[in-house]
Amino acid sequence: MAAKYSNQSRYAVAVDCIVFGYDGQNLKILLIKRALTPLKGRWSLMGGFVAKNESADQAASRILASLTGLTDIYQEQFYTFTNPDRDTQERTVSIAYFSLIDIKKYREILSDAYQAEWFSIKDFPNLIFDHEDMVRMAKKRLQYKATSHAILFELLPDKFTLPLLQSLFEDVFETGFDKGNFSRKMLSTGLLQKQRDKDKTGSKKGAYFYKLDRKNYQQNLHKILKLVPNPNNIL
Amino acid sequence: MAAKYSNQSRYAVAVDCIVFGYDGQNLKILLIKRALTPLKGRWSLMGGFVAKNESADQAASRILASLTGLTDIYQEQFYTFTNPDRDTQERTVSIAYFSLIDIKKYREILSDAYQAEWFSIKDFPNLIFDHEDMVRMAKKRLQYKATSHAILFELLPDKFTLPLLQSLFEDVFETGFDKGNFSRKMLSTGLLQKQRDKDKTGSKKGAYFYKLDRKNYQQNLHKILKLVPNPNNIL
DNA sequence: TCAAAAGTGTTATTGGTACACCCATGT
DNA sequence: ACATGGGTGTACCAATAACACTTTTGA
Repeated sequence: MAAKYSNQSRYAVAVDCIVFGYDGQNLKILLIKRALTPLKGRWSLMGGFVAKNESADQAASRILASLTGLTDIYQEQFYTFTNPDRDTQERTVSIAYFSLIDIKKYREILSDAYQAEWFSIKDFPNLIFDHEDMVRMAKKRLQYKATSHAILFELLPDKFTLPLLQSLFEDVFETGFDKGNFSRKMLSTGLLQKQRDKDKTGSKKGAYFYKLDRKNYQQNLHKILKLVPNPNNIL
Repeated sequence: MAAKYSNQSRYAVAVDCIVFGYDGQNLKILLIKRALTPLKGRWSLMGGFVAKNESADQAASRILASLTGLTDIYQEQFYTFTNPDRDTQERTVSIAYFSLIDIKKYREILSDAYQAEWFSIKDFPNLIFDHEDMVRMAKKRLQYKATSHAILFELLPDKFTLPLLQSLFEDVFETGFDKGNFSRKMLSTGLLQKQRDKDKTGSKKGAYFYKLDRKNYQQNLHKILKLVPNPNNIL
């Protein structure tokens, strides 16, 4: 390769992942105990450096896979943090991603190496560097995106009920929705396929399971819907 | 400062700016003739490296100011480009911003040093590296954001008419809008202050000037509006 | 039989769209 | 007087929100 740019600084380039999960009760994030100095042992986001031969997207996938064993996960770059002194060790630029995973697909197997743990988004330990800013911003982005795009399904198992979907929305937006309007709205997207069986754990009557119509879903992901009433009141 | 991270690569970190302007006819972008090797003399986006003591936001502002002489410009980080071979000279991560400026505020004075020129977004020369991808993505982001946020005003002079605002929207979204509905929609935002005087250049009757209610505007910038009919048909 | 949760129905209101119409004025 | 673009009025339709109602079934 030819000469390099002269008189320019070069910085470490990392990715950090905010991994969202949902357990049927609370929106959660996955945190690890940092393995690197400085601040070894402190809680932090899962992250790592971008290797020579990969893009940031690839690095984010690799890192997420090494933590959870999962591939093909919804992941989205949302902001790059560049404050000169954000990392106390040396100047590091961090490209932040958020991921949505079905918490039940998460295997404990690999996580032990990282001492990973799920925390409620409303109550998690202090994080290193600017990671708390990252979490705050990721949550805002998730809310913003989810008002108009059908992405929250990524947090649920293959089969889920409408009441479960609604509690997920309510937890993400920290508010309550009318169940009648909610179910009509969701069904009107045409993304849901009603199953024959019911989930009887939540009530005596039982709630029908639904599955995502995956094909339809992929085609409609970019579409702007209106999934949440009065977004300006709650965001 | 303590030790650095060992065994990690470090890359050049740059910002690139997509500068949008509107001249009353066409949505335009500002391009420069590259001053650096490699590819010196080829058309490119305005960009530069992030200096040791500044954030990417600061770098973007500095670079935009050095090109246009303008400060306090609407600017938004929208994506970070990290393909390993995107820069042929050496590995460089580029944090991309888009800016919206009133094209008439732009001074030619400083631009001469950069051989800057305005081009229609629909017809501009080939650009270096992945800069064409950047422009494409910036345009999409601009459209996406402008469907629900009142940011296009940043492209207009202090005083503007509703017909001018409408042509701007029509040019950004490459479609036509009903003038009655458009004007009602815009006025209903409460962001516009009607002036006493008219612009008589466009017609015999003349169209009233409006100004932005700046205070109201700053407060409402984050709000989700619906400024464009049937966004899914046009995006 | 009753409590609790799922699911359906009903209605008033809003807001969007299309399109017709009136207005002002320079030529 | 009339063509041209600016601006207003209106009627229909679809989407929304609020809330009442019915269904199912385990305890």
